[in-house]
Amino acid sequence: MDTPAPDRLPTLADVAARAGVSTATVSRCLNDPARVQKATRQKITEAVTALGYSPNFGARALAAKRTDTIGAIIPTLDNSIFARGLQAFQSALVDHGMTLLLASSSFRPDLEAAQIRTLVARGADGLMLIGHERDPALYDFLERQGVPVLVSWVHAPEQPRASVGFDNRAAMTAMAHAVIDRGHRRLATISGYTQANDRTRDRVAGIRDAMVDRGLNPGTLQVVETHYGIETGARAFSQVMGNEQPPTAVICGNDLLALGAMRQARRLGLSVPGDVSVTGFDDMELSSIADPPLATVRIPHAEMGTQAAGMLTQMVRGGARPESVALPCDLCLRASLGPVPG
Amino acid sequence: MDTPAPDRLPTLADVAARAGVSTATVSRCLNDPARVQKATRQKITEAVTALGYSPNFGARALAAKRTDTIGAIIPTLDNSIFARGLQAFQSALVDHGMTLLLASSSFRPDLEAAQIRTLVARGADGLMLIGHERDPALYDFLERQGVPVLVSWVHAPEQPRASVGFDNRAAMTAMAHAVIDRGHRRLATISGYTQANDRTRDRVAGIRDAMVDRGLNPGTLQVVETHYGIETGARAFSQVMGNEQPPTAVICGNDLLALGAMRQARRLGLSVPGDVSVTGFDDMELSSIADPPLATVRIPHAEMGTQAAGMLTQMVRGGARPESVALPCDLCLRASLGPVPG
DNA sequence: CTGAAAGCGCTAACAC
DNA sequence: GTGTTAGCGCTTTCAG
Repeated sequence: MDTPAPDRLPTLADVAARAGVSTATVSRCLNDPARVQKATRQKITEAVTALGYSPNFGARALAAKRTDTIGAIIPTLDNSIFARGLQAFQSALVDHGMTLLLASSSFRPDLEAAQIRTLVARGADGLMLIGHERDPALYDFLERQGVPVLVSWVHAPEQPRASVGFDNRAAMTAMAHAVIDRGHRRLATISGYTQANDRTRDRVAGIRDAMVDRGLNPGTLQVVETHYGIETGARAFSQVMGNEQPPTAVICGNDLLALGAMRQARRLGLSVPGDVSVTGFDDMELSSIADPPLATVRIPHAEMGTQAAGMLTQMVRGGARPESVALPCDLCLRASLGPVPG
Repeated sequence: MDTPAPDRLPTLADVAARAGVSTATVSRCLNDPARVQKATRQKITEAVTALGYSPNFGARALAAKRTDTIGAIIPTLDNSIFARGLQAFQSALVDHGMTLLLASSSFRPDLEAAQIRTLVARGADGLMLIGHERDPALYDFLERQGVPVLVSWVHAPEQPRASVGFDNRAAMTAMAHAVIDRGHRRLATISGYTQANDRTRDRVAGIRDAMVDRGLNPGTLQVVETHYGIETGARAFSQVMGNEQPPTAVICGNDLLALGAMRQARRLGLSVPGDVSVTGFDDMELSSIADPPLATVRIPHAEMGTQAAGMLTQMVRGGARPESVALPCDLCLRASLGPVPG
């Protein structure tokens, strides 16, 4: 019945031969079943199953000039900061028939640049990147290669590229308002590094905005920059609390930093929020069960990932140039933020 | 100076023409620079830069019959359980010149099967999967396609496929020994679903092993299965504590479940470990700063990811069939595990 | 609705 | 060390 299996994978031609049609018809049937007659379709389906046919990716990509693959480069997967949005991004991509190529940059612009080139060389039809700030040569490269880019984690409609994200600055301003309105005047922030990072910079700027709004001198804001992490947050907390005029509230640029700060407060014998208030940014799953529960800003991870997948799919398929999308953040005011002591 | 840019991306032929060499030489130079003379190499490099050449992925894949891409399918990125190992896996892949294609299964075998086929259709040279248990037809498919598989998160040398992971059963036995040796006799476990999941099943079996070792009746182990999560862990905890003979120690199959259990204990007014001990499995970054710090089993995420990347690269490049690798787990005995009350 | 055939851009023999 | 060239397997006009 079967032709004795040759020592190679079945090709379109094998399927065509077995189904008694041309390769063109098989190709159509596989890519858009509606374009072939039902009877033909059945014969082809039978042949595909019988032969265990699976299309050759390289050949398809070469002929079709697309891979149905989207690349994403995120700073790290080591904590849940970017992983959650990525989960939504990936599953939405699957829903759109796309596959995810993933790379990480470890927050290093040079590595990110290399990854961008790698993903393009690996056939990514489009790219999802975090934040706008990078060497313009990279954007030129992507434009020449015809690879559309969507930026996430920021909302910056003034930028020439589409983005889907939230207003880091405004979100942090809202949190800082909440802090100041509880009587705090001496403020510190533990921020992620602000170099080559528009998100962290915007968050610090957002605190200063709030201080100005409330008649405080933004020059008095104590700023410590460090890597995102629990340990680093703990060390930074010790540092700011060791100052001559220690803050009564420490506004952290991220939940990990804030959780580290709270742990360190406990070690130093300081009560949160009795002696010092601490706030975060992100609303990680565990922040609400911290002790005390962490006041933070909820980032719309899932929504951001889902929308990014949809927009990017549209961009690579339809050549669309969608408008930037702004997503709302929620203020989660929990017990780690209290009134100023005394 | 330049030929007026045609309305298409430069190809190998363009580079060859500009450099005054053949396409074969350019190809060699790009893939193995040592195989062309230095002078030739320089001319080619210059042409590549001037033209802004970037290789066409489909053509390369078609001709070379490989993509230098590895696929991975993990249950979810929504929490850090699998994300941390993936980070190590991805960066080690990059070090080996490979790129990561990522999919997720949401713990659903049917979705995982679909993803396996998708990743193969998208050109994955090899696949990293979590756990051994899946439809044998999938393994047949992969074998026919010549796509090697490496299984992670388990150590099961009796299986026909290579794996890199740890002995879930033995690791859990070690933890259960520690629990029993603190006087606990009434034990409960909150486990992930054990259907189609060799890891969760092994962990429960490990507890029973320990009970037998210490002369307890393994039939008395109270078992609740649920999804991994804080909320689900909390609910499961309420459930086991509502039994006639509530346990004095709740051994959780995962840190998220354990953190949820501890939160629920607080809500129920139970002291941990005063009234009931709780243990986890994973050692998430936040488990050590929980209150009380969570006793747990440390999984070698990074080592597992790094080794998996190396082994898979070897498998797809050299056709090697490496030995399974067993990695050690560490017992982290922290304050959430205390002596039996009374 | 289906078939014939021309490439897509690169790699890897093989020859020099 | 370098050039020539024959495919790789699929998609896509263009005819019929």
